[in-house]
Amino acid sequence: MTNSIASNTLPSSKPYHHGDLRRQLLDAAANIIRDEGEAALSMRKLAQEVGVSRTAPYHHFSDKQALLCAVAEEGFRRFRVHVSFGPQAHSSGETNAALSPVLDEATIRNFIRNYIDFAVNNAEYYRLMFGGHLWKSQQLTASLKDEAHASFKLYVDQVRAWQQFSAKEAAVDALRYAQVSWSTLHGMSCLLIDGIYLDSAAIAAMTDTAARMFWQQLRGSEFSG
Amino acid sequence: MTNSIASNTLPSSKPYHHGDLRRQLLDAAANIIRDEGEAALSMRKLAQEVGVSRTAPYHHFSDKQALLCAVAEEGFRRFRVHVSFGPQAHSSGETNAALSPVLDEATIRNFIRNYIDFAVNNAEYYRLMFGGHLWKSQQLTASLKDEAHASFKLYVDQVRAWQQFSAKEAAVDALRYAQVSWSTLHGMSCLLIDGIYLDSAAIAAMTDTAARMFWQQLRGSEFSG
DNA sequence: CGCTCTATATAGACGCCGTCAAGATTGCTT
DNA sequence: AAGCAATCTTGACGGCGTCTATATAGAGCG
Repeated sequence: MTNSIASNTLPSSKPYHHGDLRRQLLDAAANIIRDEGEAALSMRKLAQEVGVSRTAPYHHFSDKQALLCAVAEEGFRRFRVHVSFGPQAHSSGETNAALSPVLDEATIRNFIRNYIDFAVNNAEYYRLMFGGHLWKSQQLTASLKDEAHASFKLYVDQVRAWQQFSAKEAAVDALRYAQVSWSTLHGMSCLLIDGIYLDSAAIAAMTDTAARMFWQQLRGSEFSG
Repeated sequence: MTNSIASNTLPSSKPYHHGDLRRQLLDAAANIIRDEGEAALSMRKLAQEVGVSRTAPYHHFSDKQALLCAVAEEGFRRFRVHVSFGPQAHSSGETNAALSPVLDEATIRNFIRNYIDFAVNNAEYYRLMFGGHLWKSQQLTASLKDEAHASFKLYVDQVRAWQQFSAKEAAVDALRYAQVSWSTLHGMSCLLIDGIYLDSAAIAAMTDTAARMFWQQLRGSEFSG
């Protein structure tokens, strides 16, 4: 996980033109959001953090909304790397065999764990990316919409790959399966992050249950009786 | 708790003491939230709506947060009625047989539809109840916490009842099942409300897929291969 | 070099916001 | 009738997003 980003250029007594402001605004905003949450981020504080006047950021972002969109956009990219969407392999904590000719429940379980892991360990980030704040008002950046939908499209592809590697014929439409299973992942993340019903101590048990659910549905056990 | 109160008493030129303010504040707040969303609700506007000075509401709610908690609390009660938790029967759109000795997939499907229906048709309300805003800051009212947890507990009971009515032995721990399936419902609601990945045109197909998923998992088809 | 043009940064102001403090008004209790 | 607590009011403070007008710096060109 490559966070931080050098930002080691300090050009003596600050010049009138900052030169690197957009980048630093994004980084500072991401830090504030990660540490204190989206609600704690104000344009004025952000500007002060970077060392410019209150209105300077408005030359790089038309809006506070636009800035948040840009931050969320980067979040989606990091998210994709962390969860490693798509049919390619990814080795994190345990052994992972996403490319192996046979698909087993452990692969699904691993994927789920990666998703939940990202959400819980980047709670405020996740909240920003998927929270209603950005999406409700129809003013989100086109690039953010693209970035977000790209993630989902990759997941649908992954589901298709799973279905191909599964022994049986696909019993469920890949899109429907992707929608419902993503809902499970997203809902679990939200409830965990907000601490509503789910306790982080039960993460392992819940992800295992979810994995079994996903797995059974993927194999389409229609003759279960 | 004496709710209702018609609020049809208009005693000529408004008296100094409002008499019914707390109730009217809650109603007005609920209306604003339902129509324009939580973000559009300000204490000042709310006070103006009801016809009192800006600070009058603070004599009935210590905080804006406290007021929102109270609104959300009522939301949970309405939610429970709409979804009709627990083992008792509920007849809405279709035929419902939650009390019938046999449990079929249609019962589950109906329940899911009720849940999603509430969320979509009371989007801003749902967002308030389950959104991170209230839950993140640890300052939520104890009564709200109770109310919310009561809903989940009822659902766990319902799951247990389902398992009892199911032909097989319970294959999954009821709590785990409740957690994961609620996650699915909640995630689907969020994604639908915020319009992130899910389209309301596909609600029926998605709920059906989810119902199948729930059903199969509930019956614990372990010998699916 | 000087000149203009444009991108960038700044201070000031406006109208919102949540909420604290002090004072006014009312109804209940004795 | 007196006192008291509940209720409502105006005033004020600091913070917010962001619009406007102004200042400065660098880039391209003669």
